[in-house]
Amino acid sequence: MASEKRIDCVILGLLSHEDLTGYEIKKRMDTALKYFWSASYGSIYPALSDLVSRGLAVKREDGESGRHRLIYTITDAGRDYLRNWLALPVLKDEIRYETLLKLFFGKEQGPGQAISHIEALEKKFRGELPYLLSAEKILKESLGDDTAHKYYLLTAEFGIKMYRACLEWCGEAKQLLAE
Amino acid sequence: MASEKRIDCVILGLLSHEDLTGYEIKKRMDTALKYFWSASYGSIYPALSDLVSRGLAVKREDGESGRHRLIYTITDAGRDYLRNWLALPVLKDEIRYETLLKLFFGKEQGPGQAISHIEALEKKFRGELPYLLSAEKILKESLGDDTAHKYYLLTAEFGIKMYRACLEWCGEAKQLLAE
DNA sequence: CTTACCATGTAAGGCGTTACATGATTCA
DNA sequence: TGAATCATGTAACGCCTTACATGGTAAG
Repeated sequence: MASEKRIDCVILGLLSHEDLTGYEIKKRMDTALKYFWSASYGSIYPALSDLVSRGLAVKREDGESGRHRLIYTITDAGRDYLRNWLALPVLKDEIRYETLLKLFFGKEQGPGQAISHIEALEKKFRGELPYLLSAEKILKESLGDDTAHKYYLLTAEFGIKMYRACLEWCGEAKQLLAE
Repeated sequence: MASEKRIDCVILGLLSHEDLTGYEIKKRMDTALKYFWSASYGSIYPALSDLVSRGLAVKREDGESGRHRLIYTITDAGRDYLRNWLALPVLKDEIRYETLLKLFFGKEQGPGQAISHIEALEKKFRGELPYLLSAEKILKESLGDDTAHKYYLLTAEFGIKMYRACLEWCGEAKQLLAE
């Protein structure tokens, strides 16, 4: 069994919940999924065409809005494909933290530079945490509305835990470097 | 200024501390850097040849051991290149957690499957944490020996914080799913 | 009326992995 | 003597990003 392309699975996963355009799929990635996944238009649009040609999704034009929109819907075959992938064990969880890399080699440039890299990370996380907290609040309040919300909440809480741990580490790391 | 290839920078970073063979570089990646970076032989060996051809490293054959070993040393130009990269702001910290992706779409398959993905993650992290803790202990004891140890310790502590936060989340997530 | 956002797509190329290919040495 | 580990490398290919190219619509 060929290992399923993840971009296909992400898109099918999003479509399994609601019909979407390519543009909307990208927006979901940049908001709900951004804490653990990302993708660009250059991979989304070709993947969508491919899914249609393989019968895993269908495309229709939006008749209602004034805009030119191509709305994609998952098919039964697509749902089967998604379920099959979900059942497979996870192949890899990847982390590539350039910040940590620069820190690891920090001796070459000294503590000042290391601290400024840490502060950039800290700033980014501090800025993003409020969004996650508000998502958490909304999801908790609407847990009963949709079975899916429980799963969304889980991932939001993962992000919150990670961000908080990271912010804590930033503080301690700066202190160690200042010594 | 062309954005420096990260594989080149990682290798130069490792060589900035000590001379190494390609094989040893891979080992460093799989132990000290594994918590935030990875690379395969298929990228390491070609990158090493490239660094030599650009004058950023030099290669010599090992005369002492019985084995066929090619030992690489960073040049002054290589050190300049590395320092320049270290001074640049971080371009991207990436996370691609397939586990979280499968969890996000968990509604499609129900809580049993979600829990088994979480347990796989939990098992992996629980197995790796002791190594990090022992690295932390060793680095703390030898902080005075080498300026670099402080920076290594920082990254080890990052890993510990992240793993602990993640393990905590695993427990809570399983509980929420069991409800 | 202009800025921001909505909306779709392609081409080129970078980056990296997997699988393959080979062989020596160490240790139990 | 067989398994594990040391050790170097290539070829094919997959996946994805960046940059480009184009144009419509909503809102102030």
